[in-house]
Amino acid sequence: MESAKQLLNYISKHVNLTEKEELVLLSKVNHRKYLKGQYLVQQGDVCKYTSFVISGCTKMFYMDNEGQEHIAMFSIKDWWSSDLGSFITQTPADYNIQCIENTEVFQFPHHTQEELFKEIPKLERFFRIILEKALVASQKRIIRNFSLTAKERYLNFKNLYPTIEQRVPQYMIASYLGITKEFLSKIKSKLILEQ
Amino acid sequence: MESAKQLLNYISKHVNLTEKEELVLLSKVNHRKYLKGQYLVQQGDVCKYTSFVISGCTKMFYMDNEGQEHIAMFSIKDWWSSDLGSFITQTPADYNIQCIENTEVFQFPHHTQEELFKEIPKLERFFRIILEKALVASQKRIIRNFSLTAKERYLNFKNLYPTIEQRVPQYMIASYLGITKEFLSKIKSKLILEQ
DNA sequence: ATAAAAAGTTAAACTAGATTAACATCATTT
DNA sequence: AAATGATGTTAATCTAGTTTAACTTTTTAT
Repeated sequence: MESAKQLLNYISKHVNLTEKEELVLLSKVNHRKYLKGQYLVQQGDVCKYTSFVISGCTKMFYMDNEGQEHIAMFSIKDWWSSDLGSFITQTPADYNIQCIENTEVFQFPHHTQEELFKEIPKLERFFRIILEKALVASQKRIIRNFSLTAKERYLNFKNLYPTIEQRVPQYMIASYLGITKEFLSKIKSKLILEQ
Repeated sequence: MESAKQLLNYISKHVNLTEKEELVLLSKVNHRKYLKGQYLVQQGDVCKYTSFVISGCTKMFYMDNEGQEHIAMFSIKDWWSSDLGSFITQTPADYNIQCIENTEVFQFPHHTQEELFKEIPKLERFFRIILEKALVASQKRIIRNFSLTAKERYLNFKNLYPTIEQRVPQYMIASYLGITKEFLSKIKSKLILEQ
């Protein structure tokens, strides 16, 4: 599928745009390709775009004072990728977003957002719905992190995002789960013995 | 301040409603008072309202299979309180929301939400903004839980919500922080020695 | 005012997960 | 094909936080 179609198809699952509106929308977003290793956002920069992923994979991570990477999320096809806090307030980002594969995105620029919502009020609704879903997912993750053990979180992750484990190195999955790569390795070898 | 004024004042910080719109809004929300101990939502019920807290305090918590309470958030004056996942999808709630003080709220019913957005499109924007803020806060909390020790999380909590510690029992704060009350007690006694 | 219940503290023994370090495997470049 | 760097594994030791249990303090109800 052509990438613009993919974006419009995703949006059409939540709101119905006219053809005219679709054209306006496409005129206001940027289509862009990144190579593996490139950054969409760097910690300290202002996040100017919210990116919709067409293909590829990104990781959003926080680098703490000890230089340790903490992965907050992965984004693949039909997901969003941005440091929302920075995007909303246009202040320096807490997170980095880096491509872990060659990645194709559509970017919604902050400076055209108001215009966009004025011209297509339905998009206000669209983003409300997207945000609701993201918030629900985020709150569920907080609870999981508290009430599940590392092993349970790993199994839950595999269940929730079955395609990601195959394409992302284990040490990044460990970081996402909040454990060390050594401990994830231990969990996996125990799981194999158990079967 | 009269409670309706308090709600309108809060909304006016994000969008400007006309007097007419304010009246429509008030005609579509329920004003309600709960006693300490009462539930706004019980795990398994469908969450029919999003509640805006005028006064008092609620806790939202998840009860796990071992019967342990995990507090996801506290809500006080000018905050929201609901199981969003359940509210949005109108499916059984994962969480309980219980008043830990006598609590006064305005409730936005799910079944009038569509009507409300149709009559006052600005509210669509209002809820988008609220959701953005909530999502940012939620994502920051995930990272804090991974990258900070229990002691650091406690200090951060005191800093972020200075009024809550005084009115909420320690064991609930421990639950919010994801630690036992015994360990929080230890952290506090160490902090006193350190000064 | 007193009893009962709820909340908070302390300390000893324990465990999930971290750290360190040495080694093994896989992928990429030359 | 060899060499280099990135990724993954195993095992020993260590630590942040849990569990259990006995005790103290505060709050609530009678």
